[in-house]
Amino acid sequence: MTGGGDGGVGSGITGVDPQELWLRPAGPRRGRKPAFSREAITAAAVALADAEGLDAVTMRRVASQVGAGAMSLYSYAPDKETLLELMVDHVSGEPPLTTPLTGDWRTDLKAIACLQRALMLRHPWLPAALATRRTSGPNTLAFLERALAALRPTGLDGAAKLEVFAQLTGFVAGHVAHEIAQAAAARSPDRVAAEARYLAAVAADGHHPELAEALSAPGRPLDPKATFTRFLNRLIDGLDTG
Amino acid sequence: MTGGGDGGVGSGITGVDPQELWLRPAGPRRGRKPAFSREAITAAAVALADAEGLDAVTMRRVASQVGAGAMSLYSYAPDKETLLELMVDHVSGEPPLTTPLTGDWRTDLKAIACLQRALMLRHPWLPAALATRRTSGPNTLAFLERALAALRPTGLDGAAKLEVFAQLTGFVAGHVAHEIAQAAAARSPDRVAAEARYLAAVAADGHHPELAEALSAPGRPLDPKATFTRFLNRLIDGLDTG
DNA sequence: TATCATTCTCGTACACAGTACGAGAATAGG
DNA sequence: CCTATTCTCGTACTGTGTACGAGAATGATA
Repeated sequence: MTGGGDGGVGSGITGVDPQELWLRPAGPRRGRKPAFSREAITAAAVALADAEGLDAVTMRRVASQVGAGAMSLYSYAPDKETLLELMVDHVSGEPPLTTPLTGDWRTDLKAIACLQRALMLRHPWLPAALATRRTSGPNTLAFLERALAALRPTGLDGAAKLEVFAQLTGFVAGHVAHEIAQAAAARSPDRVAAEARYLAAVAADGHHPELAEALSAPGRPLDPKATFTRFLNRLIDGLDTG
Repeated sequence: MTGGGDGGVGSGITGVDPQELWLRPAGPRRGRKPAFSREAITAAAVALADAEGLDAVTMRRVASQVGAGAMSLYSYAPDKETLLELMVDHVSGEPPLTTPLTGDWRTDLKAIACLQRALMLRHPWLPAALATRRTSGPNTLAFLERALAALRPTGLDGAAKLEVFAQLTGFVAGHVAHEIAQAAAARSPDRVAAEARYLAAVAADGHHPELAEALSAPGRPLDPKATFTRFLNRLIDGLDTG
């Protein structure tokens, strides 16, 4: 096979198993040396998404950000989907998982949820990225491991613990997505005013009495953090060991 | 203005307010008659998404499905984003909202959640579509109106009721997305086996004892419907009027 | 009826996406 | 040195959303 690059910095591009991506700590040491690194590429993609949103993450832009040609990225990830998975796992490594667990699973679970929320607020594209994708990189798995450890005192069986964690993550993602949307809306008052005007018009037709009343209520600020913890407490306190 | 079509079957394309879309029951009655209808186009897009997923919904494919040229769609919706909103609102009109409320807000809320779940199972693209979008079409608002009515006995104020509904919808979307992903995974056993093999390998390294144990547990089927109602009950019963 | 503004239809075209292909450069083992 | 291997990246193809604008159909007006 002369010319033609289907290799991939030991990325396991050709693997039958998609998970093979996460294995292979270092590929063989022959041939030309890699000019970049999966780490750097992923970091650049994350920075781009942080700054301009997920849609800004295109192969060409990531490549130019890192000083590479667009096609060079394919030596480090088989396709864009994989790059997104790398991004998710990358940021999942940010939160420090060093604090010891308290042993009270509700407390520990809440702490984990707060870590997740902070992470998603720092990377607003995360909820959207998680909605579609299922990632099993090392950092993601470390997070999962931590959650399972926190749930140990519940005595739930494996599948149930996994369910609870998935549910919790989904909840946090949903809430933060909502938070972000509201924050973004607050930065464009025109939209808000237009929406309010429209809803008022709908409510005025008499067919939506409840909506009319809900909108006429005094609009207090409604602190997102407080709302989050309130719902979180309700959700977690509502869980039982049965 | 001769030639050039920035009109739109009374769709309010030029509107400053995005919501203007939902107003305008019928546009002016001058000029050439529309050959299609927003309804038909939306229905075609929904059918396409149902059959082949959200990614299959491209302007060209929707157009050809309905027998139109691609660009004709822009007379009925200003852009693809709007078409997606139309799709969401379209399917939101499916569930019958005629059953009277019981007066017990927990029961009523659970019924609403079940309606939502059924809807999302019938249209598997809905969770993903809802994750990004905020829609305020008539059917969506009817749904919201119903939820607010159900929440009336709680005595919560408007903003709080809206929060609860958003949270509930997010929960259902998250759960159904998970359900769908699992069902899809079950249809491709290769992936599952590969993932299982990979996770087993990770668990075997000794750094993930909890994961190892969770995976070694006996794998029972875990009925999705039952899991859904279980979590739903916990979430709703956990809510209080305070 | 003839005119005309209006409204819709849709072929063409453009910018940009992901990425297949493959030639050339760099490296390590023989 | 040679040669197999690995990475780099220009070119090019397909497919996307959609701007543009010419042409067809329609209702109002004279």
